[in-house]
Amino acid sequence: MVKYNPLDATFAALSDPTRRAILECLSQENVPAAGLMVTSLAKPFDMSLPAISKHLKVLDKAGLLVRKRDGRIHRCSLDAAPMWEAARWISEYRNYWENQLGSLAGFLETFSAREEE
Amino acid sequence: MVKYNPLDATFAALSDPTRRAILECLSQENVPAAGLMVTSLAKPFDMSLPAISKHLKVLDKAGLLVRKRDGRIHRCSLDAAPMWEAARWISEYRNYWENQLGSLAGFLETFSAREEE
DNA sequence: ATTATATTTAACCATTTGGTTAAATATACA
DNA sequence: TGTATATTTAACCAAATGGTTAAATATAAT
Repeated sequence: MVKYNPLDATFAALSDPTRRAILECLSQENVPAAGLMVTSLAKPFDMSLPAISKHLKVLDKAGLLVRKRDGRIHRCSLDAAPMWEAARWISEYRNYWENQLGSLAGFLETFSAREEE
Repeated sequence: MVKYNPLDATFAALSDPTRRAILECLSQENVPAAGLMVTSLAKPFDMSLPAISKHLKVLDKAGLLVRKRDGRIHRCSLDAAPMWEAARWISEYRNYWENQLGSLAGFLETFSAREEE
């Protein structure tokens, strides 16, 4: 009865540690435009290639992953836009953080810390 | 192989629309300290009480729900602290939002909009 | 003591999830 | 053309998820 919401897919995608690790790999790519091929992405994980392939599909469906096919190589890169929507949803609860002293301050600090990098 | 991470439970808890709706109900309580009893919480949902009970357990395990038992009534209230951790994890990807023009600005706006309320 | 209310637990079921191995597909290379 | 590489799909499996109804538990009220 509750209509489909893209947040479902975003939060679900982020709930798995392997997928979060994949996102971290993608974010640490020094040439973000290029993207990582699937095999390289899979290397750090003690898991079969098809397993990683499935995880990538989940990230893809959540809109967190962009594939740019280049011959037989699939170059994967990050699109963090859905995370932004997730963070915006969470931000509605800011009032409840305020009660926990220092949390909000810390949060804003996190968000402005790299402003001048 | 990947060690347990509380973010797993937080993101998983947030991935279900019913649970997000429950959190919204909790957040809209005018007397947050009092908390909502389970039956009242369940009323808006086209779902059995045990189903809601299970959802509450998921939220509880994720640390998003605080129960204060008062006789046979369980008063539920929100603890948004784990959301804060989730948002902090997401914040690490801020650099990837910047590419999408306006997103970061909008985000910071969201977070400072109610500063003067 | 009985009955009603609030909530959870138990048992069950269908679907999804996260993994596997084996096979298929598509491209590159010799 | 044949072979190696990159990746997905298929088929399978165990465990988790999200729901149900029926029963159990705990408290309150009469």
